Amino acid sequence: MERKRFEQAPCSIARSLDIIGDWWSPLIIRECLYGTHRFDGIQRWLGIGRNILTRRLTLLVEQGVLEKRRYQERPARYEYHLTDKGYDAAQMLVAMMPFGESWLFDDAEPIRLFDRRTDRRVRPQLVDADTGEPLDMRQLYAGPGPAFPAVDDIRRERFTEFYARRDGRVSEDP
Amino acid sequence: MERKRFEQAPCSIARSLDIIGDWWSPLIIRECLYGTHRFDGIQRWLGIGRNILTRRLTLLVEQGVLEKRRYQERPARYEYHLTDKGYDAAQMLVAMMPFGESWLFDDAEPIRLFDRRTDRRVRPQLVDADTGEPLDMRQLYAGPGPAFPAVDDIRRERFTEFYARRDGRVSEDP
DNA sequence: CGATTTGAGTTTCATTATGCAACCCAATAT
DNA sequence: ATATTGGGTTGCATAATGAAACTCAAATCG
Repeated sequence: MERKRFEQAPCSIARSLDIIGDWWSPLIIRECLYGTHRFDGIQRWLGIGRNILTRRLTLLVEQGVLEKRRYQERPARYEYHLTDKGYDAAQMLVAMMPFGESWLFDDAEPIRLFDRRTDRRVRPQLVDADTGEPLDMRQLYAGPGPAFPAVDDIRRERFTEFYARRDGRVSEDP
Repeated sequence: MERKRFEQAPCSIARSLDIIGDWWSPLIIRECLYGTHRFDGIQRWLGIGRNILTRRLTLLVEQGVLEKRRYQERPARYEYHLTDKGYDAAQMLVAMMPFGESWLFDDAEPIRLFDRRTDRRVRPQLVDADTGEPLDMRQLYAGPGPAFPAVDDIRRERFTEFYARRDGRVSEDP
């Protein structure tokens, strides 16, 4: 069956997964971020099947993450470049780097990021924008925001449940 | 064919995608983060097929992201909880929220995060750990780190190419 | 001048994975 | 006695994936 899409979900994570919720799209975005812009280059670096790459590129262009530029006429040749949206999407990828370095490599990073103009090392970190403190996931809870489905919506039930514990009981697990 | 895995890739992003590189795993992690810990709860909130959920839960437990706890004997009942690794993985999801809010909703967020003890709003943001400045993706470039395949490795070719422009020419695109 | 290479894809085909619905089983609640 | 809850399995049709081969136009090599 067709992959399930989340463009209607009241959740930024779910909707983002419509764009980067597979294993190739993020890597294609990575390639564009790192400087590979052409079909063959991306294909070789990633080892992705050419048919799959075609599909993904088309999708990413449709979603406004990549822009297809003709860099040569006769024969027509193209490059794929990140759009503004694409650069923002790339932030989600960069946010994966600390996790990978902590848990998926033995104590050393495979890639380092640098600043183009200062050449200083850049270390991505997720913080609270207001306090600047690193986020502690155990300390968070979620609540509905302005765009959460209205109370008188069909999803009222889910909405109210939202405040309760979600497994359908009033639990007090840590 | 079987989905391609990246556990050997010299890239934190690629390896992370072995864990969250599909549309369901991140959402399952989200549910555990938000407080749903049981099979049925997760299944209903996500609308995921029960067979798929079984597979994903098994995988996430194998990967050490979730821990399966028996919370009742006779009949045996289980809960899935985030491990330390799981909480770190959740950071990657939270990093998707700013993107979703900026690009996938019309000017209002569906979900807000709060701090458990202060109840103050928390806004995730990706910054440079050293300077505290928000990351500008256009300003970044990547280079090999300590765990990048050695120069005398088979992948030497790729390594040296790394410094050059990646489309196989010396380009000077913006 | 013919042959190969480059860039950007299509096409074909065998395997998997996904989504959906139905089914199972133990114990408890009605 | 029947229904519900919790946690799964099983079976099936359809889609997506990976691998490899094939196009096609222009440029380049020998």
